[in-house]
Amino acid sequence: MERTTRQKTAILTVIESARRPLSPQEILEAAGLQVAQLGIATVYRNLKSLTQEGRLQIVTLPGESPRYEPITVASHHHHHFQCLHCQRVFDVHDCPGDLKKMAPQGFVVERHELTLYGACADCNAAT
Amino acid sequence: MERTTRQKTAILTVIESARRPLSPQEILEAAGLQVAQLGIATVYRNLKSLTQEGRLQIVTLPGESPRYEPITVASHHHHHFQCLHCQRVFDVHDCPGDLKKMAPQGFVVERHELTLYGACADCNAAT
DNA sequence: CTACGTGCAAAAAGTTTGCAATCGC
DNA sequence: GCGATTGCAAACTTTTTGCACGTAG
Repeated sequence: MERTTRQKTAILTVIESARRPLSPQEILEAAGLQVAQLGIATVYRNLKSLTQEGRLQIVTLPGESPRYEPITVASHHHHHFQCLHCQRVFDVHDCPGDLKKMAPQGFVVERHELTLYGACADCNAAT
Repeated sequence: MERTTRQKTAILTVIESARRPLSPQEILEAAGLQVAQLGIATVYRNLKSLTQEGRLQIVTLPGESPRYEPITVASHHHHHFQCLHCQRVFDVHDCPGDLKKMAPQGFVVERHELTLYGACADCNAAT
């Protein structure tokens, strides 16, 4: 049911070859070089489906519009670590575990997302 | 140079009496009960100035438009819970604690953000 | 062939701005 | 009274949607 189109291929290629998160507008411009007449709506539709498929993740920085970057390790529950120096995002394969009791009375926790911020190994070594 | 207007007072009161971050739209609706004819532009202008004054902080969740919550002297480290049914966001005053050991070798954790997702008390009661 | 995916344009949602009228100090 | 602040509407930006056509499987 999922088709391989020139548009989807170009969009994914652009995102995977960038080594930083891209905005929808940047993706349109870069992928538009390969597929003329590429529409912004197609970019959004593909970003949404690729995100749901777990191939992309949304990077949300305060005061900025969302950016997208590839997820290389998928399938299992994991979290993220963002380096405050190089902005890169790393996977964290550990998990604090049972968080259900953290919620207030009457609340039911179904899932959670955790992002750690700090300095990555590379940036620590550089200082 | 900074004036006290009914609008600014109402907006700040609404945000400070909510125990969860509010969206500009929610603020407009709540403060509009006290100040008829309150315009959304006024809400945005006040949110911007109050944030710059350091009285409010922006809460940014992935895929969501920004929400605002007060910064008070009593402000402390806390997290957020988003209801998957009504989309509202609540404060969670609990914290899993020491997460430093979750990071990979060589990484230094400075801070973390945790978002729980599930059903809030209201939506649980409704089902 | 048969839908899923696309392009275009319009619509919706979110935010900012111009301007005359209003109101705090 | 003076000038900061407001309300309204229009402008802008970002994202979504409707619909007819193109095209992958």
